[in-house]
Amino acid sequence: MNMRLEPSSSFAADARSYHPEDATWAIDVNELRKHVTVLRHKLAAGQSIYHAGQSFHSLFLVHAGFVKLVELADDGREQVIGFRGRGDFLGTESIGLDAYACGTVSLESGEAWELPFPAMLQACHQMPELNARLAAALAREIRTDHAWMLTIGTLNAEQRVAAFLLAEGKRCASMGFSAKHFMLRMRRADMASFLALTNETVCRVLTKLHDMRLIAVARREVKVLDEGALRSMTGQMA
Amino acid sequence: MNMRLEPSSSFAADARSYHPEDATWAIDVNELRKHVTVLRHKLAAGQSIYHAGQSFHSLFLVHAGFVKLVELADDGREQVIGFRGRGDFLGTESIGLDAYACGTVSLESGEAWELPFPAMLQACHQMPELNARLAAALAREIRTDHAWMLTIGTLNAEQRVAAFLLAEGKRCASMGFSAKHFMLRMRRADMASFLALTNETVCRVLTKLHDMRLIAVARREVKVLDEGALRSMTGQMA
DNA sequence: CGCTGAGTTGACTAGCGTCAAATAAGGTGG
DNA sequence: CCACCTTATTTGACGCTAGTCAACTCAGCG
Repeated sequence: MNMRLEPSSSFAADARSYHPEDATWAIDVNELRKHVTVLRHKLAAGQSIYHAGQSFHSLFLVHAGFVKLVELADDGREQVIGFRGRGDFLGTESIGLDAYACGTVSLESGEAWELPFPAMLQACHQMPELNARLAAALAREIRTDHAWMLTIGTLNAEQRVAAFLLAEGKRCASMGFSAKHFMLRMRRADMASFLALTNETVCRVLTKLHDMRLIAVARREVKVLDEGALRSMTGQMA
Repeated sequence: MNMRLEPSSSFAADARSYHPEDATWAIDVNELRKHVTVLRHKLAAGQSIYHAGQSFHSLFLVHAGFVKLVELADDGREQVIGFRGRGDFLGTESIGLDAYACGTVSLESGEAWELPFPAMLQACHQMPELNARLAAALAREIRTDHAWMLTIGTLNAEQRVAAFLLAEGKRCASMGFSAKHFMLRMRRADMASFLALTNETVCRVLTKLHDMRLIAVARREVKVLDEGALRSMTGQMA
């Protein structure tokens, strides 16, 4: 199948470079660079950053773009287990293994920074902070997984989709964009898999929320018209 | 219904002490003791080790007993997100927070060892191994969560219950007991919540698997009669 | 301009949830 | 030790949500 991505050439400073005070980033990359060689990789839509089964050497930090994580079973069943955007780690689930445990698919063009893991561990000894930051990043992943388990285990289709739209809005807001007007970057089928629903059900629910005037949706463009109503559907506090 | 099994008497878990070579344990506690003060806590059935919202200071290591983790929402919805037994960590999901993010309920009498987290971080600098071990333990948690998301997102009620029984059997086996004859330590309702089903559905499925002669179940006692059939139901390889 | 994959919608239905009731087990106080 | 109460488990009847199957539209693209 397809291969590792090519390292990108330019290492020039980027207008949107990392700032330590940026809360969305798990770790201080500039600091980390003093100890770890960071490789940059361009991502094309549809490309995978790593495959399940491929040997594990590195974590990745999404610098731009959007990626889905896919868990797959021996018998071919597959399940979208999450989405990752700018500032998120990839590969954390595979720490301690010889091979990556899940697959990744880039949903748009982007860029990922490769952080060789043995070097990361070394750096943990030099940077007292990094150690705690890494653990905290893993813990945060566990918590978001748990939150979605709660959502899927206790809410119906309509409520799940509402929760998902709010979460996507929040993600946009955390990157400085509007929480109420954004583009979905995944297919309906990916949303559906993630929410343990079907493609058709997600479609129907979106149409219903549209008809109820809670959102305006066309293809992948979403406007949140009544955030309060969406929130109250999902049991979230204002 | 037709005859169920009679509850058998001897199922007491003998408390064996920790051995570093025991793969089920995430970390080497004896080694850790040189750097961290480990407090022992007895657990009674129904007791909580920590509550959601309580301030976070420590991880816990389950030394004996069985614990359920419960995620709860503002509006009262709750979801069992996992079970932990001998050798498993508790509290890992709350690393990086000021307060524990979920609740814990002991399902039988047991013992938990408290590991103050700031001291753990300190110890990471003394023990090169611990650092990697801790990260690996968190990563393992992420992977098992993902595996259950796959199960819940792609399998029906019957298949989920089958997968759960196999997983419980495996847990027993990893502690040196039989994988084919064990006691469930949680209520039907807890299983149901974890599997995103209802109490009633779990009951009916267990009865059906019993009638199909794949298992023999009476109350909380389970005998696996046809492990191959259970596995093939869930798409797992032999 | 046809091909492909994504998205939408309808018709049908089955699997699972809901409600209700009965039984069994376990725990407590007298 | 027993009576009583609470909680867990089981089973049935019924209904609805969401899955399945299928058809169609639309957008992008070579």
